Amino acid sequence: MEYNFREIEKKWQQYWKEQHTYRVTEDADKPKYYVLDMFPYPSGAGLHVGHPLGYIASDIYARYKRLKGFNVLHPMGYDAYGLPAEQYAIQTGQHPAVTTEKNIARYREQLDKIGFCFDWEREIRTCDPEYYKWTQWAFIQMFNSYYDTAEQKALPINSLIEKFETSGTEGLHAACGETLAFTADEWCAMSEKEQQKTLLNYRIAYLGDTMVNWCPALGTVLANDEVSEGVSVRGGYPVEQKVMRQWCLRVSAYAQRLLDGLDTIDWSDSLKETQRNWIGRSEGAEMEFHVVGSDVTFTIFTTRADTIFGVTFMVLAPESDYVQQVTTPEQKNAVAAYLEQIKHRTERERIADRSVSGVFSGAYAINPLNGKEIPIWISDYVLAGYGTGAIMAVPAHDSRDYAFAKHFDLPIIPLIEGCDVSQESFDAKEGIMINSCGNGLDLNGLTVKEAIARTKAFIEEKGIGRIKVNYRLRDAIFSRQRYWGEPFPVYYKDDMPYMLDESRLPLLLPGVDKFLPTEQGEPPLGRAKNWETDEHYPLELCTMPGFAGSSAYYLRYMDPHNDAALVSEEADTYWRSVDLYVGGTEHATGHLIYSRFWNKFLYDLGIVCEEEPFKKLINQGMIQGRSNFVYRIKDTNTFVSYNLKDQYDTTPIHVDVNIVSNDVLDLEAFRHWRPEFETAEFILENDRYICGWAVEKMSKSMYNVVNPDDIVERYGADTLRLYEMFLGPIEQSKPWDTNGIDGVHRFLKKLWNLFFDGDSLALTDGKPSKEELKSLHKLIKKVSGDIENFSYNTSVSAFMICVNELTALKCRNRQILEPIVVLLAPFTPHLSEELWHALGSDTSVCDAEWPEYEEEYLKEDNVTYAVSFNGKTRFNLDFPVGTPREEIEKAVLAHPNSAKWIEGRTPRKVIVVPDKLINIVLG
RNA sequence: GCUCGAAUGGUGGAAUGGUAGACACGAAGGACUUAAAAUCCUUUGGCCAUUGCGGCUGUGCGGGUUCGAGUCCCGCUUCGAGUACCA
Repeated sequence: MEYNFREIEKKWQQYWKEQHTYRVTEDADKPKYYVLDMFPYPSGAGLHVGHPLGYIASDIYARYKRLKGFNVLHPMGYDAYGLPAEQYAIQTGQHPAVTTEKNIARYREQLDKIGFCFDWEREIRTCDPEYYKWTQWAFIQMFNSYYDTAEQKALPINSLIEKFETSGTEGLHAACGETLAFTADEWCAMSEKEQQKTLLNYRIAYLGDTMVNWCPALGTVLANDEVSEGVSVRGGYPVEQKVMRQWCLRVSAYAQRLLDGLDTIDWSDSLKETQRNWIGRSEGAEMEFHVVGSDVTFTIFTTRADTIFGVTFMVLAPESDYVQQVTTPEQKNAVAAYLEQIKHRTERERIADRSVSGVFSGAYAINPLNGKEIPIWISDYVLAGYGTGAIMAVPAHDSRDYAFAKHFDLPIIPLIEGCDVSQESFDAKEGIMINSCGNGLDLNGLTVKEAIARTKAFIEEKGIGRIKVNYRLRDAIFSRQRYWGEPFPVYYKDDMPYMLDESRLPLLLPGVDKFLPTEQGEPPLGRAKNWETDEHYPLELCTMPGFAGSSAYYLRYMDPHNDAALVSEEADTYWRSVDLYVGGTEHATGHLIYSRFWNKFLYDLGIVCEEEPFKKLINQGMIQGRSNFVYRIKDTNTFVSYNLKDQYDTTPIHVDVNIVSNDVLDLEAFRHWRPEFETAEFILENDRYICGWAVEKMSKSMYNVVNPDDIVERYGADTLRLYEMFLGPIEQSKPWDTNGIDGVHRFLKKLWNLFFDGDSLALTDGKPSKEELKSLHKLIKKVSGDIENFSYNTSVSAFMICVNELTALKCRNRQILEPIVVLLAPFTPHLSEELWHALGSDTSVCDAEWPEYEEEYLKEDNVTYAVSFNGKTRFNLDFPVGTPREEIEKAVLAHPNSAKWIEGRTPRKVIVVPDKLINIVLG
């Protein structure tokens, strides 16, 4: 009987479905394990072979844990809100819900073919009202909370209101937008509107006027992680900076906890590092500078307090509020002209053009330490969003200040002994201070480190500044001027936002006639009819961003059908958090920050019992495309084979990888591929046309997309699963190359042949031989260890070795082959299920028990030692197990082979590595 | 620029400081076959010797530690990822 994978896979997929094999329920008698994949956005293009890589890896682990006796939660769902469906809707008028539904069906069909052990009864979709009800609910909780910086946690906004009523802002510890000061009486005297406005300054979900990334082409704002190098990550459209009133989440309040939490979780160092950089903690000081001849004082942030005596000018960000306050009448026109010039630049232009620009404000500030008057400039190299939007410039020790000083011919004062600042600044934080004495502070002779500490202490003592920790992490902008997203549970009264009552959730996404902004430039929801509360208060027109629905989805899988809570306490305390999370690195600074923030917030509220949502995280590498090329001789329809192409003037042309095998082009298929190649002529080498190749992104335009369905059709899901794992370490990015798949498929056929002879099972029930037992137990040991380390590629090799050994031994023994079926079950579930039932079981192989290896079968009679001289191996020598060290030494030195290498020299030392090698050190 | 990671045959990749190149692909040769496919066997880092056993060399480059380094340390080179006027 042939290994008929098509029939086998169909049969068992059906069986699993009927038997609900993968249904999972809370079971207090079993230890739990939660394996999660980052859920996909169902794009119209469907899955390519790169997508399932992570799913296969997690599926193997989930199945392995189940065989080890764990109650495994392994769910799947869809991140269903997103731009592509909306843009498609704009073009075609088709409702995004319809396209999304269609794409999900296609994804499901593709996923089902690969044989995953997902519990589909727990499926969630972010666009499902039953699901987004809880996204809206979480938003309401954030609106109704503030962050207490003393207790380091979120607390109800009502307790803040009580505080304001009794003592105003006196002794307040709350994360806020701007530092406000008012008394209890002043608070009580405020109108409702004023009070609400004030509270927005403290709420965790707040409406604020902030500098946003505005993408005109998409007609929406974008979060920082959705912008890269000045263009939108989706679509690559230019982005500009603009102040807008937007919903924001006070993620920045959690910066320190997000940083500290990294030390408690098992993620890769590089990913943790990426998050640390994104959070960007920097310790420094804030200092006050008075403006000459006015009562304006402004604050700057610096990490180099020690360089205070080298300050020769100040710089303000063009968007800074201070600009209007300090600009003198004489400079007013020049400043206005500069601001105008800056305003029209997009982010991308700013990044591309790093030339020095700026304008003098006309005003001067006083250096608090030496009393010197220094000019205040305005330049876009200072960012409004970081620190205070104002800096003290120390051209001698900061390259940006240096470039500015050189350009505008400002003085440069070196502060470190022996540094040369004639050509460039000296940025390193090392050396001995000079030129740094005045107003009671003397830094001369100190190291930079000492000087920083001394200055910080001094300014704090004198009240001219304070120690301050700054974070690069910004609050998340949470509004999107789009249709296809969660509606905010928000209405407006007297221009102030209020939350809908929780009993009114979910607030359903309304229908609209078109998915475009209104003529007045309002978001698409402005087109919705009766988009208002029963009391006729208008509802919010923006929708939530993509990351809203994906921030807490792992919690919902624990209890997906709960109508009364996001997750019940029972389900949460049973499943706790995700034990293993598998997904791509592209979410390092987006989803994985937001999720951690969201979870910490819910933790503060007592909704969840774990502060970190994802204990262990594996980043699967990206599968890149491997493109093939043919080389057309210019102005002809003749194609020349790869190794001969240099003799001609050729143009490389992408060719569909599906008509190329091992880089050899199928000429007939090529002629039929596209009409213009019908008459193609070829210049061959060794009667073959060899294609060139390159690693590129997998995409339609490069003709390098490989569809998993095609692989499943041709080789079967089990071969696909095994091959994807065999390709290399799971965390490594690598090009998809179908070339090696035959080897894996051959292995499965060989395995099959161990069980069957002709049409019938051909197993023996006798006692296995020593060699057979050794082969099996070697395999159990290797595979168990490899799965725990996620070294699936070497596991696959171990299976191949074992099957080769058993084939050579003509092994037909049931006691040997049965455990192998179980060992393979995580990798090749269909084949294992088939064999498991063929062996006579009537339950699923998923309920089998993972075999344990026994050391006694791995023991040998003899140990082979490699004998080396001065570290260089020369020959092998066998000794019975347990031969004493002295005897080994003696025997080696006396061995005839040794004489040749010793050549009369005296052995100085003999090193014996147990069971491995003997090294003889010669004088 | 900064941070992190990587570099091993024709290719993908193995190697707790201990015989580098497991396993697989590809390639070459052979068996079976009218032929092809499938299957099986042999060889396969390089150089030299192959009527000898074998020898030399070899993990991006240069040093170091060690009896012994692909692996650890120092200094480079190249490539990749992230981030970027972050004061």
